[in-house]
Amino acid sequence: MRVNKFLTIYENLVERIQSGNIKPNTKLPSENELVEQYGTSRETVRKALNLLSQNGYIQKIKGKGSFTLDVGKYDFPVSGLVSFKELAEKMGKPWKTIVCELDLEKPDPYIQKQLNINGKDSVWKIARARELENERIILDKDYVLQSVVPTLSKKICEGSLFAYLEGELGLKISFAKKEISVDEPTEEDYRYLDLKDYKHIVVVKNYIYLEDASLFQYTESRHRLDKFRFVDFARRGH
Amino acid sequence: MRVNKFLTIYENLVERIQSGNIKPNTKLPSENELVEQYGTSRETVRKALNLLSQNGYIQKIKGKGSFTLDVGKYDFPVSGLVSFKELAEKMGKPWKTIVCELDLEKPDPYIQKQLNINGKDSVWKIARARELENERIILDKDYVLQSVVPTLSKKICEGSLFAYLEGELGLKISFAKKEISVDEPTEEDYRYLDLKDYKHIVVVKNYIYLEDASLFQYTESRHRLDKFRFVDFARRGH
DNA sequence: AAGTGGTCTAGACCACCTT
DNA sequence: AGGTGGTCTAGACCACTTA
Repeated sequence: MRVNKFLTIYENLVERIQSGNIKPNTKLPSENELVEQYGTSRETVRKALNLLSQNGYIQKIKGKGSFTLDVGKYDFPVSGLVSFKELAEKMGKPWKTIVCELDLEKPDPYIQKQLNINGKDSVWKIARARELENERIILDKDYVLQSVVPTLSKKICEGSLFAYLEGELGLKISFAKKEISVDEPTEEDYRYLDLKDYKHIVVVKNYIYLEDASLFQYTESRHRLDKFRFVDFARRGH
Repeated sequence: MRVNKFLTIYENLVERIQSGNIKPNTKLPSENELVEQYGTSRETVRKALNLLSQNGYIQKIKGKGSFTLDVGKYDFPVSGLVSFKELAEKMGKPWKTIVCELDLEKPDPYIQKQLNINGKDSVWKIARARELENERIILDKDYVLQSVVPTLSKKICEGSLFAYLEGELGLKISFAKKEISVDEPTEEDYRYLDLKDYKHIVVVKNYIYLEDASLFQYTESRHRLDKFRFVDFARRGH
């Protein structure tokens, strides 16, 4: 075994749930049974089950067992950190990315503040319009520290920036803070998007951190009102 | 000790971080040191630290230690499940709740679908306008299964519905699914809110589940555009 | 009473970082 | 080499549910 036991158990169970092999609202094998099935210890099984619980796959009930939840309704999971490319593919819709801007620049004061840097650091600015069903409905503006990402190309930006950062550069993205609000469109929004007559735009600000807790990217996703949707799963308490 | 060890350790550390006793971006004691300080085992300490990590208080780095994050920017944590009352109090602003409607009724087809019931079940409908700084900016419409909550009063709705459900009735709320979108205002919105000239409204749909994974409440929070804000903290991967 | 999940322990080995 | 967090184990006791 090279990989994590609890992760492989988790992935195996996710697979079985998503494929319908284990049906919604049915009882999973008990922890002790899973211990035997996977030939491991109970704490390891419990680690896998807690992951399933956190991610909304199952509900654990003391004295009764673990039950699968109806996970079918997650048709647009913006929850967590998901790139546009992953998302569009999951929805199976035709999509296109248009790279509007790609520049290395000294950031303006607002971006300096968002990234918590001073004017000396260079920043990549990427502006990309996202086209779904022949309408440009999302404008993604990324600001990436050049000290972390030395080189970038139009080709990379047309694909998945995330895949490049994690795959090619080996960066490990650890967590993100997200803020959703509504604002008035800027000139840029009108220029790059098919905004129709909408007088407002949904703004999602993303602050993205690496494994060492350093902030390295600020992204502003600007969504046309009627096409915006955000889904979240939250457990209460602790 | 009556209570959970790992929870008391967690709460103790949260307290120390939020009070500034432990400053942002500093190193916590190592796990082994915490084992000694709290007189417990390492797995228990790790359970507390993992909770801190999940909730955005610390970042754990292999080989180096656990470091506090700058948690100061969480001034409006709608993330997770938080009631309006808890929120308003946290912000320290004057707020008021106006109960617009309180009825026991047979739900219309849309609500039946949301709650996954048929027309025979009775449902409490509660409509409440939330007033902040003399403007009614949020309309909360709650639909609660009468089979779970037999009685309700105007007085209860003026306070915190959550506090009543969890405190008085002893219901245990386990998790919720949330969906954010933008829609056009209804007549109801115009009647109960100070909508100004805004032609759209932010809609947050909440599906709230009990410990046994049964859906018992559907809530629609309708926010005036300019006052809407949603903050989320998300860890990547697993 | 038997089965279930929740908590806790003491110890082990590993991978990573620092010195 | 020593310290750190990450994983895993085998066993224990508890609280809750069901029969």
